[in-house]
Amino acid sequence: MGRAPCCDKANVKRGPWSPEEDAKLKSYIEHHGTGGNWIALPNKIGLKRCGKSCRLRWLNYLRPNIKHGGFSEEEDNIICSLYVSIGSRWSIIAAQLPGRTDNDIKNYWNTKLKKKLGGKQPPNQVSHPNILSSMQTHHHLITDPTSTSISHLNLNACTTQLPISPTNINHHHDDMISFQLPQPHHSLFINSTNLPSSSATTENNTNTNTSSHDSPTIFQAAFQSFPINHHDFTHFVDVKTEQQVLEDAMLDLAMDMDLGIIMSSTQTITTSPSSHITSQSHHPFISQTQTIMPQFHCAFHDATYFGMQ
DNA sequence: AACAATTGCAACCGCGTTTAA
DNA sequence: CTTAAACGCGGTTGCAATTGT
Repeated sequence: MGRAPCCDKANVKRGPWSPEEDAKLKSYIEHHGTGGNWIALPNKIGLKRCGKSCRLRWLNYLRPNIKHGGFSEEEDNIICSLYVSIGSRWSIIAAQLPGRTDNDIKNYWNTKLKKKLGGKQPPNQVSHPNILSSMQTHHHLITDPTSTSISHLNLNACTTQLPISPTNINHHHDDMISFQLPQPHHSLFINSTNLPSSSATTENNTNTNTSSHDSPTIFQAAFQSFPINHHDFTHFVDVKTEQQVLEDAMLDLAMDMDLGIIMSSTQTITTSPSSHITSQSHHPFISQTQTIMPQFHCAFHDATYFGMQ
């Protein structure tokens, strides 16, 4: 037995809205509000429309400050980065773009951005719907309970300091060191675009000419080095703000899952051996400034949990 | 010019979640 | 606590406009 229909389909108008219908709906809501009941709204106004249809029309077209078309490059970047991070959570993505609706962004993605990105897939659909709640649960992130917006995440609990001692540091080159992480399943910030092209083994590689340190654009830097043979890549430590930590953790997680790269029990980190750990950090989508800190923070997540469950 | 294919987007559908009785 | 109604979201569809042959 299915759910009861929200309205009498035989007695409601469907299809495109007329200017008169728009005017009625807009005028009524501006003067009286929705009354918290969309289903009852059409009757009050005298519209032969389904309540859900009224809601959609208002949210997507009639409410104030709605923007249509003309997506900026910055908006492209935000959409792409969030899509790679959290998948098709259009309402969350729309919440980051004032004036944009989830429907608009969804259409824009499906018709424009997806093609430009060459068909890159979002995170594992099995896992990603719970990514935010999982991160909150397992890393004690505190969120504003009234908001699902990523920007409200409290990042303070998302960082930890790695105990680096002389015993687990290995010197490889004059300018490079590596060391082992002490705990299993801690994955790191892995920015594929940090990888020198010579160390990133690529398959079906058709475009590796662009320097990874160029100012990244979504179409130039993103996934440029993918797919990577995971036996042959080196993790570069990023030193970054806590805000960046979360953004990158989410993006890197998405990429790990997309690529099937699951963190093993130990990780090698390579960075430059100065008194301050510094590393160039180019996110696939988000350009970020260089940060230098006397000690670095490392956000971690349980890759096994996210990737395998 | 005619037709087919493709594109872009508004609107609908169905289902999971939330709310209120 | 239970359950039905309503909400909100993401996926899909339908169709007009545009482009290609």
